[in-house]
Amino acid sequence: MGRDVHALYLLVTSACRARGSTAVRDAISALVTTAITAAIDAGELPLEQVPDPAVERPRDPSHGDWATSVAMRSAKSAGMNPRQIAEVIASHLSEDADIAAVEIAGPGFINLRLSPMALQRVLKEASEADRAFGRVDIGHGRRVQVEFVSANPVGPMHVGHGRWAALGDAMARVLEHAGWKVEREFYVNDAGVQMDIFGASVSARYLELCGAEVEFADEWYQGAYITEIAREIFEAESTCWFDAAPHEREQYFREKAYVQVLEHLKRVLHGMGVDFDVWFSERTLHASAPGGGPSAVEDGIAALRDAGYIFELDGATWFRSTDFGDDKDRVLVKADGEYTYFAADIAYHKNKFDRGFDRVINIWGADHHGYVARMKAACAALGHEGKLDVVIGQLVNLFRNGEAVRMSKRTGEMVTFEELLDEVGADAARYWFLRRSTDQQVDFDIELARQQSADNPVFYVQYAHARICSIMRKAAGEAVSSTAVDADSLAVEVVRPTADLSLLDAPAELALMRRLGEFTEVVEAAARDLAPNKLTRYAEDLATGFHQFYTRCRVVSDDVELTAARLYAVDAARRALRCVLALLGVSAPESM
RNA sequence: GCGCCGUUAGCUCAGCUGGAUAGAGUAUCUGACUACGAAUCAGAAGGUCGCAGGUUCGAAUCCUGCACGGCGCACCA
Repeated sequence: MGRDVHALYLLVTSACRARGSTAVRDAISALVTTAITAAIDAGELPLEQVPDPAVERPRDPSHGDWATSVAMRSAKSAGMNPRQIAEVIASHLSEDADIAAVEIAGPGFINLRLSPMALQRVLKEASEADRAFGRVDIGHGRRVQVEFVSANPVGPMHVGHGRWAALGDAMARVLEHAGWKVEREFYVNDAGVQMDIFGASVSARYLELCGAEVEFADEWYQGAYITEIAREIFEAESTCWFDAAPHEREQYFREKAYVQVLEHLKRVLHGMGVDFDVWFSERTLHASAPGGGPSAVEDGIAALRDAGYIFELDGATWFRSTDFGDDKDRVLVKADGEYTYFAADIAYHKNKFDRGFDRVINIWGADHHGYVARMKAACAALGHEGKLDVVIGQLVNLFRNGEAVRMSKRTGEMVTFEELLDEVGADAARYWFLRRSTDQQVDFDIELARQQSADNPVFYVQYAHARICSIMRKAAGEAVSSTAVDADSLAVEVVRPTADLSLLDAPAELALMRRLGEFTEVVEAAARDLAPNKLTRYAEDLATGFHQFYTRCRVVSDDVELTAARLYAVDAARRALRCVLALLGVSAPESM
C-alpha cells in the first residue's frame, strides 16, 4: 500500500507543478501530503487514496498563513471525525524551519503559520527580482495573441472602447508576467458597407460646405466629427470635388477620413499607454493572393469545405456550425454573392492560427456575446478547438450629472473616450475600468469621477509609492519633496543589501511581508482567470499594508541596524508596488 | 419565446476550484499630526448575500424554478 500511496503522492505534486502553482504553495502542499502519506503508512488513517491537500489562504489572517480542509473532506471515506483526522495528520507533519506553528481549529481545519524567517525571505525576493517580482511560469513561453478594441474606423473611440483597451492591455501585461509570449492586435474593420456609409456621410457634409442642399439619409453618421473631417478636406481642397462623380468622391473621402480616424485611434491609445504590435486590416483578407490566387476569405471557406462543414442552400453557402454546438448554421456567402462579416472573421482567425499562436484571446463587448458560439465553432472546425478564449466585457454606461449619455456613433450627443481621458486622466480612467470584474457593467459618471478623484483608490496606491520614495529621500538627506534624484538611485545609496532582516518581527512588519508574499499567487490567478481586477484589489491591499506599517514603525531613526532593515523592507515594498502598477499600466509617481 | 451577464452594508463593489464569525472603499459617528508626506492611521455602526426549493459534514458559491435590470437572438457589420 505504501508504494501506491507514494506513486499517488508524486502524481499529486507533479499535477501541482503542471498547474504552475507557486513555490510556497507547492512546498506547503508537499509537506501536508507527506504527512498524510505517513499517517496512512502508519495505519492511523484508513484511506485508499491520498487526497489533494488543496492548501489555501485562510480568509481570516488570524487563522494563520495557510490552511487545509483535507480532514473534513476525508471524513466520510476514512470513517473518522474530521478533528480526529486533523490530529493524526498534524502529528505526522515534520519539523520545518519555515513553519512556526500548526493548529487545529474549527470543524477540522489544519492551520499553518509561517516563521518570521520564511516571511522575511520575501523581502529579498522582491528586492532582487525588482520588476520581475511575482513572475510565474504558467505560459511556458507559449504564444498568445490578445485582440482587443478593434473598433470600426468610422468614428472616435467611445468610452466602451476605453474599457476594452484598459482590459486587453492589462491582460497582455499579466500574461507576459505569467510566462506567455504575448502579441497585442487591433483588427481594423476597414471593409464592408459601414465604410461606404462613412464615406458617403463625409461626402454629404462636404457638399453642404460647398453650399449645396443635401437631404441627409437616415443611415448616415451624424456626429459632429463627420462635419469636422469634411471641413478639413474642404479647407485643403476647396470645391474641387464638388462636380466629381458621387462614387469617386465618396470613395476618396472615405479613404481620407479612414486615415484620420486611424490616426485618432492610435494617438488616443498611445496616450493611455496602449500600443499594439499589429494593426490588422480586414481588407487584406478580401484581397486576391499575389498572382491572382484566392483571397484569404475564399481560402477559409475552402478549408471548411475540405473538412466537410460547408453546404449550399437557397443560393447561399453555409457553415454547419451546429456540429460544434452553435444554435443554428450560419451563412458565409449570401445569395447575392457577397461574403458575410462572419466569413471574413473565419479567415481572420484562420490567419491567426496560421501565424502559429498557441492561444487566441478576443475581448468583445457584451453586445457581441451572441457571436461567441459560432466563432468557437469555426475555430474548432479549422482544427483549433479550445484555443480561442472570448472575454465578454459588459458595457459602460456613461453618465454626466446623473443623466445617461448615449454612446451611439450615429447620434449627435456623444462623449468620446479622448474627452474622458482629458477630464479624469489616463491613470484614473484605466484603474477605474480595471477595478471592476469584466462581467460587471460600469456606470461611469464623469462629474462624479472628477469630483471623487481625490478619493480615487488609484491615488491611494500611488500615494503609498510616493510616500516610500519620500522616506528614502529623507534617509538620503534629500529634501522630502525633491525630485532631483530618482528612487532607484536613492536605493543604491541608502539600502544596504546585507541589512539584518531578522530584526523585522513587529506585527505590522510581518503583515507587510505576508502581503508581499501573496503577489505571485495573485499574478497567477489574474493570468489564469484573465481578471485584472484581482490586481487592483491586491494593489490596494499592499498599499494598506504599507500605510499601516508606516503608522506603526518609524523607519529612519537613531537605531542604525533597525533603520537599515526597515529601509530594505520599504524599498522592497516600493518595487512591488511599482510592479503591480506596471501590470495595470498605471504610473508609479515618486512624488505627487 | 430562447440565450448570456448582473442582483451581496445607505452607495460603489470584492468574495479564488463549495469551507471557519460574508469583506473592502465610500458615506455617517468617534479618536490620532512638536517625528520619515494626515491624499494617512485607529475605532464604532451598518447584512433575511433578489425570492423559493434542492444537493451535503458545510452553500453568497453548485442544481432547479421564479422575480427584476442590462445585452443579444440576420443571407447586418
